[in-house]
Amino acid sequence: MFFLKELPDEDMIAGVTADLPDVSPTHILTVLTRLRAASVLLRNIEAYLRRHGLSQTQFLAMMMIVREPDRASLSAAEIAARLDISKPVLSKALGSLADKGLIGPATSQPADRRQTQLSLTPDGQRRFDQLLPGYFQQLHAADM
Amino acid sequence: MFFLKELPDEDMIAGVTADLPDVSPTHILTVLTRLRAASVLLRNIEAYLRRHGLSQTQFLAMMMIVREPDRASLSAAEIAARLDISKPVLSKALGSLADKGLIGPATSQPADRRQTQLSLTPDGQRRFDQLLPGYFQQLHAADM
DNA sequence: CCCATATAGTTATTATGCTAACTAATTGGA
DNA sequence: TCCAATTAGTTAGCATAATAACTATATGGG
Repeated sequence: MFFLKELPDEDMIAGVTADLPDVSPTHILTVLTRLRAASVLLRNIEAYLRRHGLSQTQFLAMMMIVREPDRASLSAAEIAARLDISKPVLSKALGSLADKGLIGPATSQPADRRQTQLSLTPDGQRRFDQLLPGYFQQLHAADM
Repeated sequence: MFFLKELPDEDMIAGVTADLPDVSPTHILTVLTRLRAASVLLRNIEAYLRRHGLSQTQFLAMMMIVREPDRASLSAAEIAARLDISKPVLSKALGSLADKGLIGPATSQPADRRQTQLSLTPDGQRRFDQLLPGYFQQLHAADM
């Protein structure tokens, strides 16, 4: 997250980057502005999901299962490949979702006993469906 | 941070937001694209600073002191007002910087004994000056 | 003057991220 | 066939974020 409240002005950037000829202060300021807007949006999304008892990672993990076109379940490794987070973080997030009863093992399991196919429970699907419109509203209302 | 590797396509967004008439799929996709680019950039910046032994918050706290036009020191409360982080997080970040010898109490202290004016040590100023060009390079090279 | 209130900063607790190292199961090449 | 290497997932330990609650100091209205 990018916490800087007041961005530097172009003159300040120009002063600092005077010996970096290929760095354009105007471009830097654009990037900083978007970085700040993205961080504020992410905080809003996290707060929205938190109010409903989920972290963003938990929500996105559910989304990956829901989004899969021709299947109703995914393994942890498949979810990890679609998200960009480390294995232990995903492991904890999935454990949390299972504790809440929002995901569970799918009815049909693969032969490979290292992995478990995971699907949303009816409760999980309901919760996800409830949260999705608000999630898109947050994205829609973002100042970017 | 926003971890989704593959963004949904517009049709998928349109399907989900069909009953949200004011939400434009094109706009949502733009926001998601920028959110993802911002997250990748933030990870790169954090990795860059981490390689040099600082967190982003520690680096930005130093920047706030350096950036102050007419003074060489700030109190923790003044730094907190310029960054957008909670007091305990700032407290720990400043403690870390002091442990590393990069900041220290300023020579002149205010009468109010609750607060301490903090300034960069010569070592801290040198470290900051070394890191700043690379920091702007990261911003410059960002895909946004 | 003095106590209620506000402000500066720290400590305690919780959640989430990371890397490294671990166990268990599978696979593949000599 | 069998053991080395790979893959799935978890555990351990650390850093950083948050909120709530704490101590210490300062301020201001009666």
